[in-house]
Amino acid sequence: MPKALPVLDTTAPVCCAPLASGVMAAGDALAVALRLKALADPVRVQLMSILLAEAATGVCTCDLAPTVGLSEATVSHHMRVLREAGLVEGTRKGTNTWYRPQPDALVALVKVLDPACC
Amino acid sequence: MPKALPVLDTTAPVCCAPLASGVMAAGDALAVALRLKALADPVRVQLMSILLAEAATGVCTCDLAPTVGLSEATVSHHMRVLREAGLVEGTRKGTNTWYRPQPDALVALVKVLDPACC
DNA sequence: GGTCTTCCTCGACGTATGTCGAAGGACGCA
DNA sequence: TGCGTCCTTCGACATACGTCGAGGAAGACC
Repeated sequence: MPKALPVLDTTAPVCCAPLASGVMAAGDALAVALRLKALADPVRVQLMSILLAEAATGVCTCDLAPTVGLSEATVSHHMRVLREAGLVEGTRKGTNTWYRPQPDALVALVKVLDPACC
Repeated sequence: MPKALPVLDTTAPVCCAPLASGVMAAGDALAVALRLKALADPVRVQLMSILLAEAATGVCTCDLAPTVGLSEATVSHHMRVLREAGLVEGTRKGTNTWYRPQPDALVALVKVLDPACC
């Protein structure tokens, strides 16, 4: 980790040649790794699955915190990580914040990783 | 991170219902997150792309270290992480260790993530 | 046997990350 | 205007992670 601090726009879906199509440039590898890092936590994996399951209605923080058994502050932190990775979108409605998944970003990430398809 | 230390067999391809098929159990989420964590580093992403590009011949550590610009000790550490995640396989041949990618593990991971396919 | 190469492991270091409680908005409602 | 709810941000703490140099194993080669 003692490496240059990456200042990248991670909200857009990752976009570069697939992993298996040749040796990846360091910059592209960083972009992919930043998205993966956003998902590389059991809590965030679970949060994503909840959001995908409830994609139609959206979910608010107050529902998420009890479900994963963590404080609201911690859930808020995780949601921010997912939001900054472009994997979810949060909109404030009244006092509540409603989160929705962004499947496009997930699909883009999958496409880069998949050695078989594409 | 101050959470129970997971002692799981991560060498086998991840295997559970896809992310989008419903709320994921904490255990499954942990299994997925452990595999993702193995890939959630720019160096390891690059290493995987190198291995996939040279899958036919295999690559030894002495080639990898200069390519990514890190010490052999560090590369060895990263390869161990990838090996423990089941993403690569290393076999010793004489003084050299030859690494090969395990695309099956990658495909299994992709299948869990992909909200579209499956 | 002695030496060289290749690789892994160990110990140490600085940084990043996950977690919480407490404090600070932003909004709805009376 | 004041109060309550929901959410985020802040500060602090413990742990995990990435990196390296140094020190070994396991073979190849003389």
